[in-house]
Amino acid sequence: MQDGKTAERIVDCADDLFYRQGFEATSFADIAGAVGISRGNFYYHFKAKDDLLEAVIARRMANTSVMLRDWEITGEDPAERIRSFIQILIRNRDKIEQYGCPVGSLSTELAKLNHTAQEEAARIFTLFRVWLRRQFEKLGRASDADALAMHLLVRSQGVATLSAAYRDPAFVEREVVSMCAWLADEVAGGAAVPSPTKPH
Amino acid sequence: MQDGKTAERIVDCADDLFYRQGFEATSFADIAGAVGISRGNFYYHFKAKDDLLEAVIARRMANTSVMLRDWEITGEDPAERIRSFIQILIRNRDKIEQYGCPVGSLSTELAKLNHTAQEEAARIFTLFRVWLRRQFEKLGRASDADALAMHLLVRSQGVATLSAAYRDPAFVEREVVSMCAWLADEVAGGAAVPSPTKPH
DNA sequence: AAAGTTATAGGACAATTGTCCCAGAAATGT
DNA sequence: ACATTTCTGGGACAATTGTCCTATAACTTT
Repeated sequence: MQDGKTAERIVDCADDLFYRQGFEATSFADIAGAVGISRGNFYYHFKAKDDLLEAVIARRMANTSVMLRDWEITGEDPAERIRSFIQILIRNRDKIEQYGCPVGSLSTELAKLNHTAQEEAARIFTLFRVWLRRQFEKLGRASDADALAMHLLVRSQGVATLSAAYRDPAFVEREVVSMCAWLADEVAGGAAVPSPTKPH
Repeated sequence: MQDGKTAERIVDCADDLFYRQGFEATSFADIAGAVGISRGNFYYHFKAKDDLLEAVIARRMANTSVMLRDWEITGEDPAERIRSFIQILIRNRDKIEQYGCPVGSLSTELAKLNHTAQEEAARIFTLFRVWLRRQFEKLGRASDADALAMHLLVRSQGVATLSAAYRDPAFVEREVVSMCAWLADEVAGGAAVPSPTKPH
């Protein structure tokens, strides 16, 4: 059972192709070609395309968890950790400009397809959401931590979408600066905002 | 040449299906079935799928223009007009929850497919962008009108994506309230803020 | 070296894809 | 009533889709 090598390579390539081309638009032939194996061999490792999709989502979940844990360790304080999140937009700028956000675009595509894995894909958002929430709690914003976390998710998703639409590198830069400024204001502000953004 | 009837019905159905299923995931058979014509007949009206896509985009552009002109007429003042924009999220809440934003999701899909019509699709964003910019200019925010317009586009795109991911009706409501509150702040603020976008 | 397990390539499969062609029907103009 | 244009349905086309099957190659374990 050490097909780990091949199975892993398949998931690797599928992950990349699903991001760059979309799930539906990526065929087994595409993946097989990228991995360098025959199309038939495929079904030894994954008996259906949906199984492969689930493996890809699981892989993204794992990768995301590792990344968040990394930020937790590297970041000196919560505000700096949150900035790590904001700056994915810069780090992955080129790819986002070409293909949008991997989490958002997959989630939206699966929603359209009425695919059962849609909820699974949305859990990657939740990983970020919970992590961000905890950072805001540590900043003394326990009462509206979730709203603040969602605000950042909303803005990064919007930036990703519009970045892919306009392909304007300067735009992402400006938005990141603006988000960091917002963060500084919020942190400085201290008390919870009266504004309605205050769920659970 | 009064195939206008059929051709229009085709574009109508294609528009709807491209939104609900995605461009790539929608086949001619799907559209033909929805319209109630034969698959073969199709090529009399549109000689290729890409032609149909362009017609759909043109239709969306036209519809958007009409809508914006309508808001221009109906809205008493710029702030109220901008609120009309924000509240599309409420008006189309159910559809957005199921399929995301039609503009954003199409643009992202076409970006992934490296489709030539991607730029065309992005022009729908520009329609909103220019319109919003003009409203902010009328509010005396000429210096950062574009940044404010983009801020609203970013947030509504993000809300649409996360709404489709979580399918939480209350979330959209909260975000709309928050965006309106931001607008009131900006309007009340008067002078241009140092950091272009400063929600809160 | 033999036996057994695991992995791979290649091809077959029905179904569906976008595209094209053509015989007529329907409408239009004379 | 006739001729011409405009439209439509049905089917054929090659290519591609996801899926499945089988013979064999590549390993392990004896």
